[in-house]
Amino acid sequence: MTSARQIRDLARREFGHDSLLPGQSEAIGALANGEDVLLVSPTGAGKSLVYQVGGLLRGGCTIVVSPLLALQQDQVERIDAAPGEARAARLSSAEGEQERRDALAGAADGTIDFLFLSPEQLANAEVRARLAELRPGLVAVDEAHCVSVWGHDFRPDYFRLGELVAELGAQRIVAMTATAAPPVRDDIVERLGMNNARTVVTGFARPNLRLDVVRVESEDDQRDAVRAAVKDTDGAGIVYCRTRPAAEEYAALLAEDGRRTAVYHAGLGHRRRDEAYDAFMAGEVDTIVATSAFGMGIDKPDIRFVVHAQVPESPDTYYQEVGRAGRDGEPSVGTLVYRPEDLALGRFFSAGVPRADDVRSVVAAARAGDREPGAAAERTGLGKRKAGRILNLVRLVEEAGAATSPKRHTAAVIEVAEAHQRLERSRVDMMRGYAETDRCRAEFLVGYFGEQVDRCEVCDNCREGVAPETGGADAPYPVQSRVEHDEFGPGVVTDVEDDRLTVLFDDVGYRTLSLEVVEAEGLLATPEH
DNA sequence: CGCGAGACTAATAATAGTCTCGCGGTGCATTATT
Repeated sequence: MTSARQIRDLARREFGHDSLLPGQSEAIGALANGEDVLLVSPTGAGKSLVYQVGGLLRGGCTIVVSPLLALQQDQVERIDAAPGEARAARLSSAEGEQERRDALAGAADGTIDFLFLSPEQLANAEVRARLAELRPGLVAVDEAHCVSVWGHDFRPDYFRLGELVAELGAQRIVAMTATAAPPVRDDIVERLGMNNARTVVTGFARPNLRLDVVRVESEDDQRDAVRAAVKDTDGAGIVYCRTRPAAEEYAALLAEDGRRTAVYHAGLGHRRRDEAYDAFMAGEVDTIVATSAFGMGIDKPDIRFVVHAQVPESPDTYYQEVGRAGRDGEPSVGTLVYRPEDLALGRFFSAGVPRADDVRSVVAAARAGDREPGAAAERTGLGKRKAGRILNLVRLVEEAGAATSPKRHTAAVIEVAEAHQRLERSRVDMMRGYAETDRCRAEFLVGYFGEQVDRCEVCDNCREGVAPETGGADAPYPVQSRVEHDEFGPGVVTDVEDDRLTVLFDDVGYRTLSLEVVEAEGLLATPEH
């Protein structure tokens, strides 16, 4: 057993941390004692320390999988700058031939303790073989929600990260993320093949964050509402837009209003993006107008406001983006400017179900041995990306043992794609629920993640006195109570309104049910009944 | 799904209405040119 004291000493000596938060010591202790860990903890709460101390305790080189080259670089620099002896290196396409050789040699001879790379590097069989020889004591997956969110139609190597990691023969896995609702947590654990993972969740409540929703009908009102929301605030902030042109437009508009603004989206090229990021971090720019490209790894503590000019596609994304405000604990505002039509974009972005003909041909290709996107694309005449996505589903179905015949295989792939689309669309519905609820916004949002907080008393609904009291023990289905549905199985109530309630079902995700129908047909049972 | 651009339509002059089409987010790695 590793004692709490050993952990504390190592954290201080190697990384200069004088104290540990409860979640940190629990997670590190679990890793040291041979458990896999899923850590759900806000940015800035020291997730890195968990894999750092945990990795040193487990010994050997720790492999850290991280989605962005910039994040990897950042972590390498921090480890190298820490007071201890630990050293880190990055293995990516940005390193030259010699640097790559040095990094792998260093990892092998013990001079490199932490090696950072992307899932795409891990998809390279040669890299994988070299890493497996290291017998890594720990594999850490940072920003682990990507495992669940990406991979279906974007960065497909995220989809098979579990099998890639398995080939490394690592003794333990730690997955870390700031934001993961229960279905996402389950997905991460399953996709990464984690064993009896201990889940450590800390701090979903953000009491210093005031949540507001401004509902608008026309585009003109929408523009005015965004300008007003920004005008009312001091300090640094982010304005999130769903499209690049919208980001450009709002940046120009807010600049006219006298804000020092910068635009940030993936169409800009790395140089301009870096300039915008640096200016924002240095305080030369106080309002950054961005698409979802801006955010992961942003660790600016004094962001005072996050305005969403357009509603995002899920509460998962919304919580992540709005949560970038007020990391320093000072009062901050999150304003969602809500025009229902904008939800359509969320539905569009949710991955479509592939055509049966295409699935059939990819299934045939896979069964004939073409199991890589390039080969399958060539045989079927489909695009590499489309073929890759279907191949992922083909594998998934095989793992589930449903690939008994080509016909059954094809049908199962389509079923899986449809189920995934249903889940994504249920998230869009939940985002609508957040925007339209009368309940305390914080209560709703935190409830979505399966946690519970008291009414915030500062959001628009609480201020206006429309937020109903949370259903007490006398309510038929109080928030957070466990229920059992005839068709959907067991779940937890996450939201109750006058005429409907929302339940997070263990198997089928979020469902909003009509109270009237539920009562009339006796669909829901509570354990006491 | 919803929006805007541009083509088409109905009509015989210029323009208002209708229709179709394309577009919309995240980044790794790799490769061909400056």
